[in-house]
Amino acid sequence: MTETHEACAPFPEPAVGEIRLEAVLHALADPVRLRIVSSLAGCTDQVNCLAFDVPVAKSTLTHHFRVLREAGVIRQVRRGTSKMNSLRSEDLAARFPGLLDSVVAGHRASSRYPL
Amino acid sequence: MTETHEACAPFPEPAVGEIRLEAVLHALADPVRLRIVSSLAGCTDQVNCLAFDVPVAKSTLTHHFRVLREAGVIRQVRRGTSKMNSLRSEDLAARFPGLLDSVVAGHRASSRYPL
DNA sequence: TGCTCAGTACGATAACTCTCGTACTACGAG
DNA sequence: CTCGTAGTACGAGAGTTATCGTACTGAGCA
Repeated sequence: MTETHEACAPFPEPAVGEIRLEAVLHALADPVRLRIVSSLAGCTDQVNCLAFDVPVAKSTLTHHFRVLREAGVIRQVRRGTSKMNSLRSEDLAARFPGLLDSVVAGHRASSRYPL
Repeated sequence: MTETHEACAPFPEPAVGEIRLEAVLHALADPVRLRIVSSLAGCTDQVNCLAFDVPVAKSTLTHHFRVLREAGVIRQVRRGTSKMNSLRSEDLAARFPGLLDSVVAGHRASSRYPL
């Protein structure tokens, strides 16, 4: 199953025009979610939910992913038993140009990862 | 630094290097504060606290201004019986380039003021 | 001295959020 | 069919936040 075939299940998310600035800012104003977003911004591939090394329980992770999805920051798609996550970079850039980039850059800079 | 001699009364605020991204995002993720910041971004002059037409009580306003100041988003200076507020645009731009601009632009766009 | 205006301090309350553990569903592998 | 893996649902507890009203301080003015 190496083919694309991804959009098999749509998940509740706001349309591009429905993305609210406050919701996005609130979604990003949490250390766990900021880390997730920063990780997602790194790779162009989709990543499943448990692949992030954040020190929280599974159910907490579910909560954070829902917040991100409902704010319009990420998109979630079923793939087998997993749920693949990807940033809605283009949608965000269309609605709030430069916002995501500056946040991700700021996070990387202030968490001074060697990478 | 030739200059402005404004600091007649210093108010507790983080140094440029101490401004935390999450605190800034959290400060901006509130409708009242977003409106204040957007208003401040419009004028280059300093504005006193009660000059904003936000539908909240005086004490609530004090709370919001403290959140903004402690996050490093605004600076407050005494002037007579008033307290003048100004955006720390340069400090924010130095630490998180583009962030404030995109947030303000996004807020203006989405609050579709007939302006 | 006394009055007024700008803002603070202090509860108090209601709402929201982050976190967890446990129980549950859904899918795929064997 | 059975089992393991990925994720959800559902409380529940602890902490934070937004909001208010009332009482207070402090600067300027008459």
